[in-house]
Amino acid sequence: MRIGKLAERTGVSRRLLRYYEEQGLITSSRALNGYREYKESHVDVVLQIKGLLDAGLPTRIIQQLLPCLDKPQTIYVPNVTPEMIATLQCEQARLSERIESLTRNRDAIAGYLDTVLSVKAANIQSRATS
Amino acid sequence: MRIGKLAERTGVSRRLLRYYEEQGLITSSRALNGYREYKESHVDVVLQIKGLLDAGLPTRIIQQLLPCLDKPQTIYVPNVTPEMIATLQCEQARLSERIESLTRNRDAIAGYLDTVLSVKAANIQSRATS
DNA sequence: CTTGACCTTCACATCAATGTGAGTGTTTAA
DNA sequence: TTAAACACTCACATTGATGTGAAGGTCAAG
Repeated sequence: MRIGKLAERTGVSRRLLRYYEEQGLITSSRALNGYREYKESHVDVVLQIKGLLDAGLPTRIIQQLLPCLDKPQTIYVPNVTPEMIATLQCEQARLSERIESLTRNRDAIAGYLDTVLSVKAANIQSRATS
Repeated sequence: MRIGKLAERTGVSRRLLRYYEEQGLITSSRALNGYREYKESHVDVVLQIKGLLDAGLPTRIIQQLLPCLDKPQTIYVPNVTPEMIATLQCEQARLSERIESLTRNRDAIAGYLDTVLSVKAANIQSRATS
């Protein structure tokens, strides 16, 4: 699969795909003509990256993270340094904070919408009965 | 309260506080000497902004959002345009998506950490008994 | 063989969130 | 009264994630 296809399959622009590669997030083999060649599995990886980026993780963290999130859950657990573990735990905590914050805010919005909409409904009601 | 104090209380740099003001996220009154003056309530507002920014919302959205998230929940519900409601509903949905994505990723990390740590524990165990 | 749709690299642009520093005025406290 | 701490504005710098476009190679189809 070439870059255009991968872009289409993942919704990530060609530009970004090259950028991810430049940042060491993905790799590609090259055809004779120099074109990048991707395997089916890259689709999932890119989607994963997209998700993590969307989650607010910077590329350099994702880069460390990716080898650890492989499907086959390689139990070999190769070179996990204590620093890596610490990084992950830290990142996990930050994610949790972020989630809480987001949830609070979403609920606040929901509450506001509820109020607004019910008041609106009441107004319509009162107009109808007046 | 002047800007330094507010910065200290919120953990947001003076620079950023001025930036938030420039972006229309907060307001300040000016003392005779031109110094910005903040009220106690600004602390909460700034923390709220910080949370939203941290959650990944851009300033221009936060700007629309803030007047709706006021504590006193003004039931008067002043100028709520249908567009505003639509914006909020949209933003609410986006927040939910983001929360889901974040949660998935946090859980993935948690799972990985679990694996790694348990393997590590097992290693230690086996070393001890060998 | 040409045209259009791909691909390549390189480089400059942008946007948001920040930092940093210069140059200057103000308040505070020794 | 002077020094330190704080405030102001303005402006340039940076970082990360992106967009955009130029200049050129490749390939398939008409």
